[in-house]
Amino acid sequence: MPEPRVDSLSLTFSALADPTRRALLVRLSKGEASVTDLAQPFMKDMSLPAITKHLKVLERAGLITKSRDAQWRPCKLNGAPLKKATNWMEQYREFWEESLDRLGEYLESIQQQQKKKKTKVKKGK
Amino acid sequence: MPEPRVDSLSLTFSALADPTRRALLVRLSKGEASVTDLAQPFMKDMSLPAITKHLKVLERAGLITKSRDAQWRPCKLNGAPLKKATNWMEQYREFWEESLDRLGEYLESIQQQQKKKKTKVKKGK
DNA sequence: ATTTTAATTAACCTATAAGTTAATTAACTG
DNA sequence: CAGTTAATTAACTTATAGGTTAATTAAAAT
Repeated sequence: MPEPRVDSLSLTFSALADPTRRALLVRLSKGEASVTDLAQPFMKDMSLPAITKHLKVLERAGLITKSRDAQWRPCKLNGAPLKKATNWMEQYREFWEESLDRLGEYLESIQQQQKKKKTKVKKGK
Repeated sequence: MPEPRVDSLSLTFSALADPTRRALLVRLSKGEASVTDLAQPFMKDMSLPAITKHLKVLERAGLITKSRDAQWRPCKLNGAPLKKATNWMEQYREFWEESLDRLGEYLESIQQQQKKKKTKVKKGK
């Protein structure tokens, strides 16, 4: 096998960086579907070959697999790459929780101020 | 504000879809750093303007913020968009856990077979 | 006032992403 | 076998991503 020219995380994230492809994955999370099934909600916006291409991107990223059933190509979601992507993000959990902490602290400080006002000022406004 | 032409999830995922940018985020998770600090490990591979551009992409995605300190632009990681991205992925958790289940089942079935062999075959080989 | 340091902007190049229409392949159906 | 359905491939267009070098801005240091 020739070394892939882009790493798998990059493949995963760039596959996810398109709303049509994310919608296709959402649809596939409800169950297997053929290409025309998948394309149906998008046919107002784009052609069938466009969907074929999007599915190829998802397939190359390992996010779906295609099988064959007569002239249909049933597609199936594969969660494994999403697990890897989530694992990568986990290393930043503290950073988004930290900001929630800051929000918490802020809210507390607000409450403190409110208390001070209530005790200091005899008659409100 | 003019409506952004791409949704924020797409911005986040496409910002993450580049190994240089992911490395910049990893570096920033260790603490704030200026542009040249951040660029230093990459100067063998690319120019400073290239890093400036990568930082712009991260900034547009809300993954970092830049402040000013004399002629330096200290950059700081912002986890919020990663939280949103992780939340989106959560809806697929069952799909990657399911595959682990399948692996579990497979391993069990292998063990079953091993047991059968051990009891059935009197002499190995 | 001049020079150095930090960073960005401008102008440009090349590859590729995302779409199109038209043609093709492959399997089923009458 | 002729026709239909499902999907892909081919050929092409346009926009953008990611890089370059050279020029520019802005603050600090000499």
